Amino acid sequence: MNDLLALDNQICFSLYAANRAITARYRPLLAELELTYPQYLVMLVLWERAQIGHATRVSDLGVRLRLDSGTLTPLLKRLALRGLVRRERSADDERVVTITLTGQGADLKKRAAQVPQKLLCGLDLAPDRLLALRNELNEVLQAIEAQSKQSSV
Amino acid sequence: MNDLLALDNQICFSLYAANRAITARYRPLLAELELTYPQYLVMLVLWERAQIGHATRVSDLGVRLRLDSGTLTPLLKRLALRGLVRRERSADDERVVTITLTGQGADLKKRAAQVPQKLLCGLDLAPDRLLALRNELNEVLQAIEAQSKQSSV
DNA sequence: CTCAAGTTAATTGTGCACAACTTAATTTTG
DNA sequence: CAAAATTAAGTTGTGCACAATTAACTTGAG
Repeated sequence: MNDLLALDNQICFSLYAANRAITARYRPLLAELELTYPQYLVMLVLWERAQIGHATRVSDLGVRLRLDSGTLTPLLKRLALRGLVRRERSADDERVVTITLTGQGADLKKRAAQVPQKLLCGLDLAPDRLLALRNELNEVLQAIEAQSKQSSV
Repeated sequence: MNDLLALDNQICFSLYAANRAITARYRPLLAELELTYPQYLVMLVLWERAQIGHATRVSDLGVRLRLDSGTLTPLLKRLALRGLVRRERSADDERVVTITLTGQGADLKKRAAQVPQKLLCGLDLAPDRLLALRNELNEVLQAIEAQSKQSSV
């Protein structure tokens, strides 16, 4: 027996399986908006930033969502094709591409507002436990990112 | 402000980001074994089952890892190509494909045994907190799967 | 026994993730 | 200022995930 191998399996597999299970739960709800889960996350960031009047660059989305341009560029092209966002090269720095919500993209927020309740409804989990879980996950994320930063110095 | 939308973002995004961060942490360790993370999970199941003398079918892996044949078939073909497993159609039921470890596949377990310690080393997180997190995640997974079962009846 | 219903993998197609590389623009520095 | 370094996004290729479909086989009701 190799307890560590088994324990490790459990922790990281739990994260992997829980993540996919939650995402699967989102899928039918987001399908009504014709969004995938990563597209939904991008829209959440854009809706958030539109409130405070920020222009959003591809790299801003990358920092917030921990995704690189290889993932974001094709995703944003699909959102643009659907008329939810505009992709424009910045005038002051031609390397930068700015992402802006279209009217249609901004409007979608109203329908998306229904998603969270629908997701939690029927799920037998107390809100405060989810909050505690979120805090734990964020601390794990921070610990990992701290380690990455350290090893890269 | 839409607190629920923001809160929901945080919880599910935390899961999504933490999962990818952990997987990224595994990547260089598993690269030494020339395994991806999902391939590593499959090997863990096979190593576990080999101990107790079980034949493993594709669908067994699917149940354990919550993955379907669309994911497993090409993954298993790659493992077979590397000589780590054998894929054989069962004689009694020609629909069934049995997965067996080769000698090389079984041997890889020795090297993989180093992975868990290496992953945790340098990570500033107490083992009991990870254990608590694992339990929380498993309960979330159970709650979601219970809901799915219910809605499909 | 027969055929409809169910089971098991495989296939096909879409959309992430991410590594490695490229291109172009900009900044730093000798 | 010009060469070198850096930065931002895009491109290419591999490997998951998963929906939808297909094919092969098994089983069970009539």
